[in-house]
Amino acid sequence: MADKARLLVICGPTATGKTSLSVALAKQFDGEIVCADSMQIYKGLMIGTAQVTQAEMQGVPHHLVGFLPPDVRFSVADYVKMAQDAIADISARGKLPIVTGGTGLYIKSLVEGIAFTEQKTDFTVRNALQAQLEKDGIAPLYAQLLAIDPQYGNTIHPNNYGRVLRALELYQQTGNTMSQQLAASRPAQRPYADTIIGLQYSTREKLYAAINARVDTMMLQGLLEEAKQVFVHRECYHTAAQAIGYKEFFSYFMQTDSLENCVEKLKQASRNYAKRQITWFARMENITWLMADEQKLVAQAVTSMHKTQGSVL
RNA sequence: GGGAGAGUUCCCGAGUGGCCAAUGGGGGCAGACUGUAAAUCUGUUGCGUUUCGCUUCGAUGGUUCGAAUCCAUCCUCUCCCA
Repeated sequence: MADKARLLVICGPTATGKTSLSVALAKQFDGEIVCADSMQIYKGLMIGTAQVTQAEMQGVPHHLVGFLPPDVRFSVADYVKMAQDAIADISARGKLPIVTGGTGLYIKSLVEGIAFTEQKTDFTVRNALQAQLEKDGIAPLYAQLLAIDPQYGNTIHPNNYGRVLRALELYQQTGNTMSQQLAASRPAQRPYADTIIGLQYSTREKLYAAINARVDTMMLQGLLEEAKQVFVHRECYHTAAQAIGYKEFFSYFMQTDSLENCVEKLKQASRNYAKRQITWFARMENITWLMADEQKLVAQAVTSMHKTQGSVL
């Protein structure tokens, strides 16, 4: 326990001010920030993913932000590995690592120290399964999953073909079932002495209003131009093409919908996304929730930091 | 002024005598989540004392054993001709 590295995590739904709080706390505790956002890691998606700007950084070092070419595929496993390295580096230099972001899967996997398998995705296996899905539908594939791993198969819905395929893919590639992988990947204890702060608004209405306002701001900052670039390259962007803030404009660029409608779709998609984030974080344990719309937010965060980390600071 | 059509649950929209509290989609709310995760998927959505009862399909009245569905009148809206 004594040799566990300190770690501060700031999570919560989009548009709650995670970025500015993280910078304030980094200055307070001599920290450096590690991004935990599946889209902000990409280059060229500055406005739409609300990446930190140089000005917002205020001299605080940031890691894993805008470093990846958008045509590169990325995964949780890649993320956890890179984040662990960044955290180790920051800790070694005596600084406090502050993980900030809204991607629940990434944060959970990092904080709980999930051990992913060594194997990289084998696209011959994945493509074969994909072809089978398109040919025969999901039913035979789901039946196959139930046969090899009924325990896991029963926990997922047959319609969720993404997960059905991945479970089969894992089995074909490694010989292990998803149930076995789930059990094997969970370490005995958490790898870090972590403090997790979650940001939320006091009401859902305020959250949604903040999201809508932020989309309007993004438009003024030139989101449309950025989206145009993504649109042009959409064929070679994989993970990045899924980001909210770009695909919503595709119909505008193809002249099948008005700009106004696309902006509304974007706001809508962002609100729906925020709800999914809330669901995710609500399930994570050990989160100290702070209200984004309250005063003295930084002071509250500092207090909860001292409470959990105590004399270490 | 004349003609045609439309008003359905939060929104769009199906339903054209009983199987209708009313298909479907959106939104809302809730949930799942281990290599696509800003992705993918699920449940729920009139009210209640919930194997049943009550109130709903622009309004009022009528026909009928029975109406969102048929008839009359009225209100509102859209389109066409003037």
